[in-house]
Amino acid sequence: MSKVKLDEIDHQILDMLIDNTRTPFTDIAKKLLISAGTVHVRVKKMEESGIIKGSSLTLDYVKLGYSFIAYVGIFLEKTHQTKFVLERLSQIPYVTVAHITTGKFNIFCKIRAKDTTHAKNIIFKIDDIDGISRTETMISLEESINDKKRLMHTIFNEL
Amino acid sequence: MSKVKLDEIDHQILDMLIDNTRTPFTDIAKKLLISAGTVHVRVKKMEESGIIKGSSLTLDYVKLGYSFIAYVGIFLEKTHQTKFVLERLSQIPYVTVAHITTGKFNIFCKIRAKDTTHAKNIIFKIDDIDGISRTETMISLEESINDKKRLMHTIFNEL
DNA sequence: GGTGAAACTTCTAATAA
DNA sequence: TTATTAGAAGTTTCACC
Repeated sequence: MSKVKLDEIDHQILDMLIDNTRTPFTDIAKKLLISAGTVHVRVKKMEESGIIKGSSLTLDYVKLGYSFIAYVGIFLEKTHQTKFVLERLSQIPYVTVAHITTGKFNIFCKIRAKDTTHAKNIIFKIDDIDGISRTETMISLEESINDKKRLMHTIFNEL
Repeated sequence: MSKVKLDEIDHQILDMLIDNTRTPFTDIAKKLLISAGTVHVRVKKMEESGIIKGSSLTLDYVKLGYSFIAYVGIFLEKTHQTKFVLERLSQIPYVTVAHITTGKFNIFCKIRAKDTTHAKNIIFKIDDIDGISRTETMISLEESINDKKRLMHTIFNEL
């Protein structure tokens, strides 16, 4: 769980792979003036140490028919029900993110749905979970920023 | 921007690549009993049509020293300031997501920070943006669910 | 649309430095 | 740790279904 030491080379490798996981190691090697074998070894190490947890495609959800996003704040009857409620939430695939939070809500989650009708069904399903006293929904009218890469590039240039 | 038609083969290709973007096309071909060339052509088409927007690594933020997550609800003085405020937010790399929302807040964003001190600085910077009257912060104590892949697998099995 | 094979590129592991 | 190298593996194109 602790922090892992990465040097400048590692950062630059990640910086290139962040934008395109299929960037050939030979290209990375050329740019960083090291051998492809070294890139390979370093990537493998970062995978083993858990820094690199995996890779994923960025898909266009709208084109897949899922254009609805909402955030749902959850109020629990008792906080000791948190674990149970989270387990139930994780059984709903349309709940893509959930956090235990301080502040207004006890749990805070994000849902992706096809449309308002679909979203309504999902929210009703959430409302039905035992231990939840009330929910508050914020509907996204527009996802204006969604950019983890910007943060990553910032982190990798912090050295 | 409209929906794109994908057949069962496309879905299965995406379903495999979602979990590992470096899954060899030869492996996918073997599993789906088609040729590697076909996989290649189909992936290329999905890239061209915009269904596949890109690929990215999933990194362990905690190991990178960024263990703090908070959601910040923003109240604007006037809604016509939305665009300006979003532009300012997008200049802060620690703001990784922002939505225009209905409900309690006008804008809703997510921040990633190193620690509470760092987060405080970011939130102060947000508070300072012209047009923002007030913000409300929810600190994540634990990110319990973060799983787009589950949704994707559900979508790809809907046919 | 798809295939299969050829040509080309990349990966990977072993060896050596 | 890193570089080199060579064989294995993967990608990509294209003539032909």
